Amino acid sequence: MSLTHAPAGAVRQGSLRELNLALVLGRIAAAERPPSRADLATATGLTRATVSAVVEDLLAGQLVSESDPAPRSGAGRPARGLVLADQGPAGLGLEVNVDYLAVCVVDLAGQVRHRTVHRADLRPVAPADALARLVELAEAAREDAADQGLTLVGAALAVPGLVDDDGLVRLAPNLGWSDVPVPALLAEHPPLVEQVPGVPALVVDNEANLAALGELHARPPGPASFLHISGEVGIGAGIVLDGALFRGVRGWSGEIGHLPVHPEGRPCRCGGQGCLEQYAGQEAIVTAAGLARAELPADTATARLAELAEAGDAAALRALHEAGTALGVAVAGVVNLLDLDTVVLGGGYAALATWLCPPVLSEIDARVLTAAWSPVTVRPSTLGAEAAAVGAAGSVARRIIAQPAGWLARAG
Amino acid sequence: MSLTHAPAGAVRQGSLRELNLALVLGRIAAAERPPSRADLATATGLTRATVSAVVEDLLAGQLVSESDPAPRSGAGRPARGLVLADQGPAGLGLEVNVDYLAVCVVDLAGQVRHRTVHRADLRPVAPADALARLVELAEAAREDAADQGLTLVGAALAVPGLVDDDGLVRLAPNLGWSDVPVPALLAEHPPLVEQVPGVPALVVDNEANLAALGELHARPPGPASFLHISGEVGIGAGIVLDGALFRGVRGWSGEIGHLPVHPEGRPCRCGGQGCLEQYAGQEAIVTAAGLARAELPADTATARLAELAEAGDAAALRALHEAGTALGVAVAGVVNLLDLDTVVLGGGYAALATWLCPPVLSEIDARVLTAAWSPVTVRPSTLGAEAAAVGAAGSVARRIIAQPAGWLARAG
DNA sequence: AGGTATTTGTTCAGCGATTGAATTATTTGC
DNA sequence: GCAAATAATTCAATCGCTGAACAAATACCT
Repeated sequence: MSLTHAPAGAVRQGSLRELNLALVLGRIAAAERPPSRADLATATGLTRATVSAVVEDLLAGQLVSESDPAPRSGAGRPARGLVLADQGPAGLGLEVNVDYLAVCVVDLAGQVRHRTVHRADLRPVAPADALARLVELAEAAREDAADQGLTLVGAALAVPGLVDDDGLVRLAPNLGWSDVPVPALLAEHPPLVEQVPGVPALVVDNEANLAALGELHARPPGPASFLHISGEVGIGAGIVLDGALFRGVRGWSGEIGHLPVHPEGRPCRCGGQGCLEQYAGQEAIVTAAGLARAELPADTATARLAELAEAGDAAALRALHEAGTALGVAVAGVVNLLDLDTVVLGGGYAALATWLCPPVLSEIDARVLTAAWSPVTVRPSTLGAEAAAVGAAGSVARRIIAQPAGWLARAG
Repeated sequence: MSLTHAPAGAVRQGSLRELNLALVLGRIAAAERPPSRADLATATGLTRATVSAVVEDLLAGQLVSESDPAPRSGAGRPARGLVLADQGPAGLGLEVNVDYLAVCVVDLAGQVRHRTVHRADLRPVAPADALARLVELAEAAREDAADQGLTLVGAALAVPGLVDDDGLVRLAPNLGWSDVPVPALLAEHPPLVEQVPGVPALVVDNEANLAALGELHARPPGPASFLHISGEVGIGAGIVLDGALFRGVRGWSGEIGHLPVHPEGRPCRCGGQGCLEQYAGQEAIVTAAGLARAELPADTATARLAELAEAGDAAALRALHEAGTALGVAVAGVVNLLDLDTVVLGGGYAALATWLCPPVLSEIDARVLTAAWSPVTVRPSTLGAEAAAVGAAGSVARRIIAQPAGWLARAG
């Protein structure tokens, strides 16, 4: 049915230009090869005259640049290709996790132009101090970005927990945070990014959501609807529907970790019973594999597990199979409910996908009615570690692409 | 984050008017009281001049009409109120179900202007014959509508099964249909509705989806995101997110009936084990209550069950409690995943809501992490029987409101 | 009763953005 | 070297929104 979503407010004369700027820029961003103005005209349905005018604005605003003429056969004046600018606006991505801080800068084209990871156990650190360290890293990142001709126009912070609309971190259990007013704490420091109309200076969101956004914007472009599962200590899911992240009424969607897989099974800290997390969470897998559920940093534990599985260790293989089966039960339910055709295993699951995918797939085949007509793909995430930070920065860059008018108004 | 959804294609000069027509008409439809042109101007951000011009088009096209001046205190020229026209375009809703055919007509304001229900066991009837009977009823409905000054501009057909994008009914198990090409079968008959640009002549969809749409557009307006569960022989869910029905990648979302609630429990016809349908489906409840799972028509069975429960019959109460608990387990998972705050019990569940809601709520409280901060409402559907047919007709009418330009181009 | 303030709705010149056709620019192929 | 072809720009015409002035209709005040 897909009704055309009209812009929320009034459509004035100027909105016309705003919408067409976004339309053309979006096409340039989505294109496989640098398109010419003529390509854009046929693709968008606008006239070449209009496209030229729009492109002129985009060039003046450092959002796109002309590339070497794309090779073409046949007669005629050669086209000038248009690509997203490698100078101009860029997004700042921040991440606070249990055992590291991460900062990165992503440009319009989705390229990671700066990346810092600071490993440390953040659990004993007070939220304000953790954020202060992050700000230091971010300031260095901003200078690096400036040297590359990039201007930071917005920041997004990934946190492993539940976040309110206004940036209040309600609860990040594994980090030991509760009711941390991140925007207020960051307001103590000088602003990290330049203010641009239409782009929030800071967005705080769940790491699973931002990692899913990173997957959405990864090249080559994947499907527009998928389920992205981050298997860390908790299990979070980012739900991407029709190219947009679905956040739920309060922004707390994706709590797949507490889907019941054995309703009369092990009690869970959430108060329920038999939650997925008790069977496919990192601790559960590690314990089942016979590893000490010890002080190992999370990524070391999964690496160790992968090594053992690679070597054919029976306990590790059994643990992974059981976790995969539990995950499959939950995922099958989600697929039945949402009719998705792609499931991406991210976070700690990415490295274990070799062993997790088969049982997940077999549960899907057994439980999903429509699997016979429409096969479901299960694959590991293409992004590596710190996917959430990259996704966070990318979400800022995408916002400029979706609403270039704000940046242009600023840049003149 | 909610990026402004830009229209898919090019934004031309005329699109401006199209968008503003939709904007103004949408406001009139959403308003509690008939708004004046001045109200609309302040609400939309357009100037009064523009609103006047837009309203003139809407009046000429029989989409709105002027009502008696709304009473207002204070000085000033009295406003003329604007309401959705009770003559003009209307939607045709069709439904084929196991034991009845239903046809109805809904106008722009959402009023049901015609309603026919033809009770009959449709299982032994060939699809083509069932559709032929439906067409007869629809033709009578069209004449009735015409007498009331209504023009049918599109039809939507609700079917209890999986439907492809192109209207092919893949499987409707309880009806005994499989691979029924509905559009092709209906093409044999003279067209039921007038062709209007932008409005498909016929949409075929799952009954649970269309019932959810009916709930979405019911007055007074409810929340923009909710889960609507139709408990019939199978259990279907319609997922409404941000005011739009979510259909999934293939249009087969909402298969909540096969969410696992006891993964090692009773085998299900879907091939899985312990599916919700085995514990909260109509047959399961009726059997558990000790009623003959006999040839009772479905609505008689639920009515009987409600009677018994009302009278305090222990077996009935126990059956309903168990069904409600199973439903609650599944719903809690969905709420965790999608962060919804409203669950509507429709179809056969509506009449049993008194007994189903408490166990559903208690499972939600036990299993949903965020329930403490954000209470979840569980309530029966406001629409009665044949909700799917009403929702189907309403979805056509809503389409005119969302895209009035097509109708206006036709009507001159 | 009459005048004034107030609010509604319309009219009209001005303007921004798109359109479509004509024009210029640049290359390939004969 | 010339014609054909494709790319991009220029420019008058047009469409629809804006803002201000104006007309209409009522309540409130004296």
